[in-house]
Order: sequence, then structure tokens, then C-alpha cells
Amino acid sequence: MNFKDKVYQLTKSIPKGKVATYKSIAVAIGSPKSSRGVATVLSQNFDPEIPCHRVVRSDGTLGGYTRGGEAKKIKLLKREGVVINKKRVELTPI
DNA sequence: TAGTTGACCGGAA
DNA sequence: ATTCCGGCCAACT
Repeated sequence: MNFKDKVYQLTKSIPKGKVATYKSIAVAIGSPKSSRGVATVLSQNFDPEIPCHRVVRSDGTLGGYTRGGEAKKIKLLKREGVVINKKRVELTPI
């Protein structure tokens, strides 16, 4: 199981209506400092099986989306029930 | 093999 | 609150 596969696994396991951050994924993998690596992998991934639109930045902003832009990402998330306030996702930190 | 790139993060001004 | 800067890591050329 390499880094990339772990990222895919975790991203696929994100439940509908929820979002994860690049940081949290990095932590879940076991490499808390690899948040940038996570972003790299997801950005290069084009598999529709992987809901990479459910991954946002740790400050709640969307980050990027190479499959339609931020607007698209917002639409998808809202459609799934994620609460978004003015370009900010509700991360419900504890 | 080495250098560059990027959908990032956290701290400082 | 916003902007700037250095650090970190994986993928690509």
C-alpha cells in the first residue's frame, strides 16, 4: 500500500454530506506533514470513483478543483448536504 | 538522479 | 482579518 493508494482509500471512504481536509487525510495516513503530497495526488487523480470534491483546505476554503472549478465543487457539496458559508465549508472543529 | 511544480499548512507582520 | 514567507512532501519532466 503506497501513499497514493492510501489517499484514494480515505477519500473514497468519506461519507456523503461530510468533508475532509488535506491535513486530516495526511494525519489519517500517518504522515501529518504530507498535506501537500495529498493535494498533489488528488490533483493528479481523475478517477470519478474518488470524490475529491469532498476534500477542502484546513481553514475551510475550498482549495482547487480541476474538474469544473470552485463553483462546481460548491454545487456538488451543497447538493450533498454540506453547509457552506460564503466560500467557507463548515468544518465543525470539535 | 536532480530540479521544478503545486487542489497545502502554520506562524509572523 | 488579510498578506507574506518558509517548510514539507509526492509527482512530473
